[in-house]
Amino acid sequence: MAKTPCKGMAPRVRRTRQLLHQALGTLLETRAFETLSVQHITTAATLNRATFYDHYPDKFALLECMAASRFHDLLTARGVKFDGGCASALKAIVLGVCDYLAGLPALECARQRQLEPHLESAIIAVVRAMILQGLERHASNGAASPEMMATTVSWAIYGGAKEWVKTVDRPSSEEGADVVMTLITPILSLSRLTRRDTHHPVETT
Amino acid sequence: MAKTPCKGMAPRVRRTRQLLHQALGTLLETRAFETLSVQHITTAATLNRATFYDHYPDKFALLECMAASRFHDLLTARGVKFDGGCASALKAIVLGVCDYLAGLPALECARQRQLEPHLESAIIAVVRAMILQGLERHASNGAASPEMMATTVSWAIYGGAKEWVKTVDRPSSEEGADVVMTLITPILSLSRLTRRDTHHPVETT
DNA sequence: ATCATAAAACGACGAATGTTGGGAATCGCG
DNA sequence: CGCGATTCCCAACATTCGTCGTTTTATGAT
Repeated sequence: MAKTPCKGMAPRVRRTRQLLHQALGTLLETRAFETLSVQHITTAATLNRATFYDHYPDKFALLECMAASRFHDLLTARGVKFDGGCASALKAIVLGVCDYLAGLPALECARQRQLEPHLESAIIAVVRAMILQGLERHASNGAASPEMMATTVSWAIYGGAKEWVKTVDRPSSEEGADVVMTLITPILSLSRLTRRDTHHPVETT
Repeated sequence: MAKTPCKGMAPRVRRTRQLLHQALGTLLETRAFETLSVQHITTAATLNRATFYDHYPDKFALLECMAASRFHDLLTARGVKFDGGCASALKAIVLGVCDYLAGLPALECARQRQLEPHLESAIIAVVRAMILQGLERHASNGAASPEMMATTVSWAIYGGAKEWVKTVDRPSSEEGADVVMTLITPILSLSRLTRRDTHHPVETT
């Protein structure tokens, strides 16, 4: 979890982990995750195999960190923040999950058995953190704690997005995100999240 | 998914897979999943190692099948069916997820890194199937398809239950299930699931 | 009871795993 | 500049993995 190539980290370590992230990312474009060995990843990253285990316990951990990092970058690149309207930020998050999942290579392939389960927890953690951050500015008057609401909503979002991507002849990601929004909004309305809906006209980019 | 020791299957293979399930179950009581090798499982099951690969591609698949099977058995043992009131059946499902997760050995241990991600998909699949079955008796008048609703709700349920189990000084599973219920019920109310709420006084034991 | 068939056992294989220890390169800081 | 600490490389180790071909056993229909 704290293995992300964060800013407050020795530049050498960050370089190495970025190399690993990039190598895994490019390798996943052509080969299935299950067929990738640590040796493949490290040679593609021009690193020694033992160095890998200095940073990650196994290739699954690297996958989770890379997914979380890239998804987080995707959201921040879109300027997703809770400074503006909450509903719009939530919509952006849902849309981000949909687009991220849709951008994965061959998610429905049978050889990606081990890919999905590890992606899930990573992405959900990112979503949960952002929703929890957004919930802090609202009084938790509901029967559930903010953590409980954030967790439940983030899991619901991921599940909905996943259902959308595996839908044949799926509509656009905007429409899919809209459907998911109508499903999860009732949950958050228990905490008056939709209050002052589109108050600030702050447009990201 | 279809690897469950189902009834319509040769008794010999069912026996073998039950042996594997039982062996893994007992081994998980003392050791962490990551430290278990296929050799450990097969010797505990008094089977040859190669036989394992005749039934499951890897130990993760066995774990998923075992979790799904046991969780399904837990629900059916409690008589969870949609013949009675839908709300009560849903409550029983949520309660089942909470109790199942609470019954897992040392879920919060750091060495169980690989355990959770594979449990999730298995249990969620079971929950989703039951909810989808329950949704068939209602008109899908909402903006979302029954599959979309079932998926979203099942993921939300698992997330909520997981949040409950990792809560320190957590309340009883009934109270935790109640909280989760209040969160997910608004979703399903879009499809009038709560109609005829507690109509039949069917009590499961 | 017989026999064809399905399934489990067995041994062996190349490859990958996760870990270890030591040495070399690089960085941060005085 | 130089020194300590961190990080990476390297080789090697025992273990496990996933697969294969073959042999042996058990099942169930005739």
